[in-house]
Amino acid sequence: MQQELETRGRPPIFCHDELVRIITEMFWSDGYKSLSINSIAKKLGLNRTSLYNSFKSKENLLLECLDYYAEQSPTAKLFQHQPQQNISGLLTQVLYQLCRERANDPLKRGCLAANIYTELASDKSCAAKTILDKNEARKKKMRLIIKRAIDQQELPPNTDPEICANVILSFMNGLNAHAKSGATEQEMKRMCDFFIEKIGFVSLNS
Amino acid sequence: MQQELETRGRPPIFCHDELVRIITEMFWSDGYKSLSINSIAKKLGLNRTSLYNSFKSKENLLLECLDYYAEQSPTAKLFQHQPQQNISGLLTQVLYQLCRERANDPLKRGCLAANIYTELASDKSCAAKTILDKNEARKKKMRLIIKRAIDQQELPPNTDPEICANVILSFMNGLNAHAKSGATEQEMKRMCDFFIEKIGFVSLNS
DNA sequence: ATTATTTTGTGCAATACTGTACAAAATAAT
DNA sequence: ATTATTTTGTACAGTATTGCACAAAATAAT
Repeated sequence: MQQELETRGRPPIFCHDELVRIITEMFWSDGYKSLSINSIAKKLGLNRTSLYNSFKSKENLLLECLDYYAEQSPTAKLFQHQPQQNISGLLTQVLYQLCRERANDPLKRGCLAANIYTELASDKSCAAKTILDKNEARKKKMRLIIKRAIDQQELPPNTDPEICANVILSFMNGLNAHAKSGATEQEMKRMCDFFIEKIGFVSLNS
Repeated sequence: MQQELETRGRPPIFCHDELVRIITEMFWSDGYKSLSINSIAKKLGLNRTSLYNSFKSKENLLLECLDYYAEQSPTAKLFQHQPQQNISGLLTQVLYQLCRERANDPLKRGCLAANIYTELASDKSCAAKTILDKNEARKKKMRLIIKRAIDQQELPPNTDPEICANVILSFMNGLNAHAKSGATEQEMKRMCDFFIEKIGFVSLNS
């Protein structure tokens, strides 16, 4: 009685996760409805059936891509940060990272999640709900960060954490939109500088 | 030899401009690709051919809708304002109007132009270009307004008008996105209050 | 070698879309 | 009444889409 080392059956010609990464880029470029399973298969030199076999359906494929996107997205990475650093520094890092990634995207695609939500919100699709959930989680995280900033006296004690968090997130969404119309990294960074300064963070170690 | 009073031929069963208004709402709800000429005709009790006859093509129909939207949009109406009023008051008006319209839309559709641009930017469609142009004009207008605010000493003299204008427009775009996830009018207005206060307008007649 | 299992490839079904061709209907001008 | 003109309605062409059924191919376990 021997231990199974490899999966039985004909081995797939591709790596599932690698495929998710590549197709995420495609959805990012083309949107959901415009990108057919057929064209994905053609571009990757695969058979359409292989995709249906590996991913249950087109919507399921999108969901996997959205999960991957959320994991590796700039804000996600930086929100995990739990530094001793002051909050204004953290926020600057997040925003600068966003500027870099968005402005240096030659296709000016903006935010995948925002794009897909715009496209699918009216369908009440599963993907739209997923994005809303992730967005809510992001709001919650941002509120916590703002609260910490108030505690650390980087923001005035009378600041409403929820409103402040929403304003910052709205500005970030606006930055995404701005990038789509072709703004440069420098221009976007200057907008961030302006915003952070005006929002009135008091830097601790200055 | 008699003067023509009415157009010859079988009279159309609908009014072209009225149709534009109604179909604008449909594109706003459903997006471009999801809304077929067929379904428009069905909903309006028309024949598909009538639509092709009155509007050259589906894309042409969209362009007419975008023009109509731009004319009646909240920001367009208020940007035409040329009041003696101070700029912070004008800006508050614009933003509040945006909050009202966006939050009270039961379908939470956000901004039609932004939605369509998201959907069609990668196609390099005519509609996407049109939206970019209108957007550029809006930026220009906002820069002028900010310059006036600086002249009127409502903003510090060292303010960069372009950056400041971009930040405000980005925030507005962010508000649109925020509204799509279901924010209330009150919540959005409080965000605007926060933003306007922080941006540091000095009110003249206070 | 044989069997169980998994992926691949071909072909099909059902549906939907845009745009056009052409006849039928409805109206103004003659 | 007849004619010119415009809209309407029907039918069709051409294309694209998702998803499924089923046989062929490829591999691990026996």
